[in-house]
Amino acid sequence: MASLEQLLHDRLAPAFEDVAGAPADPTLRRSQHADFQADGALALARRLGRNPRDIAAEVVSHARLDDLCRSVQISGPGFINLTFSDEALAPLVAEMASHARLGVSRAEDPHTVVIDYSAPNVAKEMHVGHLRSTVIGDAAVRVLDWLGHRVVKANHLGDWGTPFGMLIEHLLDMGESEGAHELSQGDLNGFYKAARIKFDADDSFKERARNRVVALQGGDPQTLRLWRLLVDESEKYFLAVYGRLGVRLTEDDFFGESFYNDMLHSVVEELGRIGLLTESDGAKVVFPRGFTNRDGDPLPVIVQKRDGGFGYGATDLAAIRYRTQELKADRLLYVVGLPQKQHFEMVYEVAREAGWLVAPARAQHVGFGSILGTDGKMLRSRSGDSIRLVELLDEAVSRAAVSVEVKNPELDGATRANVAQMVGIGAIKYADLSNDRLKDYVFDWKRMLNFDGNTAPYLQYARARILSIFRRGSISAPAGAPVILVTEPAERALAIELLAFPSLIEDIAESLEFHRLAGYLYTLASTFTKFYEHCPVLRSEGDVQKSRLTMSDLTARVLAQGLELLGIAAPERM
RNA sequence: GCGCUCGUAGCUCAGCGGAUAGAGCAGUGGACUUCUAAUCCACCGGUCGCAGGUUCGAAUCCUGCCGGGCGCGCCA
Repeated sequence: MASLEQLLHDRLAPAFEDVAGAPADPTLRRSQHADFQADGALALARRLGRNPRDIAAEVVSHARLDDLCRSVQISGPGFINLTFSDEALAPLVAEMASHARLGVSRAEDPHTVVIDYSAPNVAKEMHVGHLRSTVIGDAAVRVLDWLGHRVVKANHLGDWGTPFGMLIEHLLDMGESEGAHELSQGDLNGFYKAARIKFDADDSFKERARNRVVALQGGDPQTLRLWRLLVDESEKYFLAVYGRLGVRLTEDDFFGESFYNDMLHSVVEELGRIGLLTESDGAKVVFPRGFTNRDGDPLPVIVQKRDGGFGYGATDLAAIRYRTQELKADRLLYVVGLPQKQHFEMVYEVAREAGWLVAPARAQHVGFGSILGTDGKMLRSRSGDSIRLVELLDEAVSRAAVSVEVKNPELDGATRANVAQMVGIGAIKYADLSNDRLKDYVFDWKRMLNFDGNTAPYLQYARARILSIFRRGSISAPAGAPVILVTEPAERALAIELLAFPSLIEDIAESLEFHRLAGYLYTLASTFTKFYEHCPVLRSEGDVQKSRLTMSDLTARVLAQGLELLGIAAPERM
C-alpha cells in the first residue's frame, strides 16, 4: 500500500524534475506546520542559482496536487507545506482497514535471512547480557518472517571448547544423575562455579580436566556422551527460559559451535588454497584488508592456533560459508554486542576475500549496548555477579502482579496472573526495544512498569481499552466495505498516524531499529487516546459511529500487530 | 597509544542536514453525573559537552579538545 509520503513523492518528483531539468529529490517529511513538507526547493536553489521560494512556487504549479491536498503553501525560505484533504485520507484508511495485513504487503522477492542470536553457553546461566540479543533477535525474526522472508533462527550455543574438560569432570564427581538434575533445575551458576573453583584449586582436577578436553576433541565416545548430557540438560533449561520470555526459539534452532566442527579443517584448507592464510608464531591466521593494531600492523583473524586447535574465527568463518553456500542465505544478521563488532567486521572481510560472502549476500552486525543499573554502571547484583535472567523475569512478573491488582481488583485470579505475566515480561522487552539498540540503557523497574509514558503497559492498556469499547457497546467492528469519515482534527491526526504503519515496517526490516517501531506505537496510542477523548464513539451515530468504530478497531489491530512484531503479548482486558 | 562508541530539559530518552530542538517521568495548575481518569488539557523546564570548520542552513557532517563506556593476536 502506498504511503502518504509515497503519494506525494509520485506527484512532486516529476514536478521537481521539470523545474530542475534533472531528477531532484523533493525531500518529504512530516511537519509541524502541515501534514508534510517538501524541502527540495532549498537544495535546488544553489544548483540553479535562483530564489528557493520561486522554485517552490514553480514546482507547485507543475504538480497535480489538488485531488490529494486541500492546502499547498509556500512558507519560510521555500518549504512547501502540504495538507491532505479529508476526502483523500478517508479511502486510504478504508483500504487499510479492509486489509488483513494492515496495508503491509509480503516481500515480492523474499530473502533467506539467517539470524544469529541469543547464544547462551552450555552449563552457564543466562544473564542480562543474553536478554538483549534474545529479545532483539526475536523481534528481527518476527518482522522479517511477517514480511514473508525465509528466516533461519541460528542459536549459536557455546557448546564447545576447553571449559568442557572441567565441566565433564565435575559432572562425574557429582554423579551423572545428580549433575543432570542440578542443570535441568537451572542452577547453572552453582554448577559452573563449583567446577571452576575445583579447577583453580586442585591440580589433579586440573590435570583430569585437561585430559578430558583431549578426549573430547579426540572423539572419545564416553566423553562425547557426557558432553551431550551437559548440552541436552542445558538446552532444556534454555528452552524453559525462552518459553517464559515468549520468544520463538525452539529446540530445532540450536546450531552450537560444535555444529561446525567438521567443517573447520576444510575452512583452513580452503583459505590456504586461496592463498589467504599466513603463518604467524606457529598459528595460522588471515590478515583481512583494512584492519590494523596499535602499531599500524595488520590485525589477524586466528583460524588455527599454535597447538592445532581452532580459534573462534574458524568457527565463525565456517558458519558464514555454511549459511551462504548450504542454506543459500543472502542476508546474515549477527545480534551480538557492540564490543564484538570489530571481530565480526574482520570475519566478514575474510569471508568476502574468500568468496564466501559475495553480493548480493551481505552480513549485518546488529550490535547493541549494555544494560546499566540506575547508578549508571553495568547492571549487576549486589555481590557484583551478573544477574540471572530468570530472576529478572520473576521480579518483573511479581511487580506487575502487584500493579495489576491495585489497578483492576475486579479481575479474577487466573486472569490477573495471566495479565501480570504479559505486563511484566512485556515491560522488560519493551524497555529494551524502545531504546536505540546501539546505546546503553538504564534498567529501571519503576519506569518500565509505569502505566504512563512510553512503556509496554501503556500500549497494552491502550489496546485493551479499545477492545472494551466494543465489549461495552456489545458491538463488533463494522463488517463489509468500511465507511470512513475524516473530519475532526483528532480524526485526521489518527488517520495520518495509522497510514504511516506500512512503510515504517518496511524501514524497520532493513534498519532493524526497533525503537522506531516502539516510538511509532506510542505515538499511535497517544494519538488514539486524544481521538477517544475528543470524538465520542459509542455516543455518536450512523456513519460517524461506523467510521469511528472502524478506526478504533484498526488502531487496536495495529497496536496488537506492532506489539506482536516486538514479541510482546497484549491482554484482551487488564 | 590506536580503534569503536556515547555526551540533548532535574531524570530517562527521541530527533541525526532544513522553519521557534520534541516526548515521557518528576514538579505546578486544571478537567471525573466517564465510552476503563491506567486518561486528557495547560504551565514550568535546554547557550543540544567545549572550540573551530564545511554549508544558504548544523543537535545532526568534518577536525581538535574535555568527559564516560567498551575493544585492541590464540575465551567467544
